[in-house]
Amino acid sequence: MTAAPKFPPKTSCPAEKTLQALSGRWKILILRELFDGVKRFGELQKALSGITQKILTQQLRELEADGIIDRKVYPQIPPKVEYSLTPLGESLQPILETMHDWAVKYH
Amino acid sequence: MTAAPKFPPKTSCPAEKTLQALSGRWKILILRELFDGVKRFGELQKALSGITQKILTQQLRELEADGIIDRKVYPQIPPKVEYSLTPLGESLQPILETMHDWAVKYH
DNA sequence: CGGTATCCATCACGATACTG
DNA sequence: CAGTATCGTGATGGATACCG
Repeated sequence: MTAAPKFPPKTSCPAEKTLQALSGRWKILILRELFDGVKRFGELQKALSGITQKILTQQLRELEADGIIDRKVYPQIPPKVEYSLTPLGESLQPILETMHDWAVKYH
Repeated sequence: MTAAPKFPPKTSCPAEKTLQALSGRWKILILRELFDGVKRFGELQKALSGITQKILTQQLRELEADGIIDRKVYPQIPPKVEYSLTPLGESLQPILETMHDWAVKYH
């Protein structure tokens, strides 16, 4: 489990919650893929060249736990799993755009 | 050396630059203090109850390297150092507000 | 196909002590 | 006052192998 809180200073700051939700080596890239539409696990792995199954699973699970993405399993052989943004996840788009613009503006 | 870049996937995404600039256990809290106005090192340390000198220095140096804050040294005894936001740093305020609102909206 | 289970490397963060 | 120098630790990411 290692269920230790990840970002627990004494001062609780809401903005940090958002930062934490996006913090992860691949999360923004994953979200960028999903802004494009529903994607299967394999599609994501192919798009995110270099990511391993373990890490992709891990990052997806965290996004799911934060209510940002949705995981739909089709119980069939071979398995099929689709990932999509929740409304909450879609509401991140303007934030990511702003962050994008900020980074671009001065580089 | 181990001078490996910290966040360098194959896919370069500007939004990640912004995320990286804000990533750090105390950075958002430091920025919140500085939105309030110019602060001395000791004032920041007092406000950020629990932070050590080493970590505060470290986080401040990173923010400075990213062009977000300004460090002004008064060459006197005892030393006096003031930290303030650069224009770039101030331009982060709307982003942090948006992140704040996002976190608050659904919690 | 879409995962787990292990094992391992790295780095951010921190406790503590010392200094110009 | 505002740092630097050491040493240590746990969370995070990754390489690899196996599974329903």
